[in-house]
Amino acid sequence: MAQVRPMRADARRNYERLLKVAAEAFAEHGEGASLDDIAKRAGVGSGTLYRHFPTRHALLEAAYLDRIEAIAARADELAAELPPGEALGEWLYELGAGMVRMRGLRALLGPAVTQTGSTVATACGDSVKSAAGRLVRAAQEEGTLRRDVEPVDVLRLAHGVSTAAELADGEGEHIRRYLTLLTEGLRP
Amino acid sequence: MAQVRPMRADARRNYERLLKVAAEAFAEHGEGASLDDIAKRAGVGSGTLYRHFPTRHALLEAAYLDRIEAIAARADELAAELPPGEALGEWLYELGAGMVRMRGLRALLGPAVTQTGSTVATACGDSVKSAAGRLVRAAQEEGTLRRDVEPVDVLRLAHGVSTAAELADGEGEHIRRYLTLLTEGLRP
DNA sequence: CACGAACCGGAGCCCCTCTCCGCACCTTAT
DNA sequence: ATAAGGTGCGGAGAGGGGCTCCGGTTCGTG
Repeated sequence: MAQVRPMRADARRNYERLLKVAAEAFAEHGEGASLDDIAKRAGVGSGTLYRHFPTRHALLEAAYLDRIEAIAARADELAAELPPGEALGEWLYELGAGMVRMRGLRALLGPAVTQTGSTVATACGDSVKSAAGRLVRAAQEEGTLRRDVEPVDVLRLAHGVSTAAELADGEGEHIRRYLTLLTEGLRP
Repeated sequence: MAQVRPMRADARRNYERLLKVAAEAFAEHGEGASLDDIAKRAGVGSGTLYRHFPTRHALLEAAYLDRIEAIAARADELAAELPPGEALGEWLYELGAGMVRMRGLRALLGPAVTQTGSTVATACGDSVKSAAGRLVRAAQEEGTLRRDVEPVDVLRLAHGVSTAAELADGEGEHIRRYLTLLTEGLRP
């Protein structure tokens, strides 16, 4: 994976700047942010952008890779601090809030994480999936989560809740509320 | 609202064809379907399309108006046939399945139905909102729905569930399952 | 310092959106 | 039926974004 030969200094510089600018642009304008505009804001030509990142998706993935790994790592932190059920709930909240705050993140994680037989199963999708898997299994052992749900179902529903919360425009408030409704059910 | 003078025959013909073709295109390609392509498939110039429907949103709304009214009417049918709780559940299922089948419908209903202080509160959004309101109130009277949810919350969550189900690519199966999880809650 | 390779960047092509206006067709009155 | 008028048609074209290609520049190395 790592280049056999280290990147040239100017190439590396441009690569880093593109990632930084892209993360901002995708957070602000969502998946559809203008790529030429990202290149311009990073001070490079569009050719440079497309050489480093052949597709829009490649750029999106690279721009959010660190945050996705942080999310996956956060799962283990929470698992160590809280009982399994609460750890899962809190993790889903942080995941959902992140997807509302960084709009491109939801566009990226949606397909990457929730499609089962995906031909383009991305590495970042896998790490989130396995993190979710650990929390889900633990909560099921503990008896605070139904046994008939798979990790992928939980991730899809988190995605849906984050979509619902964004419709309400609200920041964290609605996410928390809708996650509670999902957890407890709509019945009294 | 109705034209004081009836539309010219050719205008009316083009208008109808555009609606028909647009509904197909939006169902297939989602909100972002190519407008020039719709015009071409309807056998008219793009100027004609933009005169009848100044914005993409206007066309989307007009294309699905009849279906939205059918959905609203269906609420009363179900309310007459089933106990309130079941009527709400079945209605949400049909609504969600419709949004998966006709992808443009979700893009239209999302903002129209779920934004509270919307400045562009559309007429079709209102009819769905009031239909949901009747079902929700009835179910709360009956005691099968939490009293701390508003109709708009239920609609947003239905939207989210439909998004979640589409990620699973499945047709009706996943919608039904995820609605059940939402109703009963994730706890055992 | 000089050479070759790696990398840059923007000109250019294609597709989509949306506007504008000369022309064709429909309606209505005679 | 026919002519007058005005309504509606349609496609050319401007504007903008996505993506490619290749001449020129910059970097690393002997």
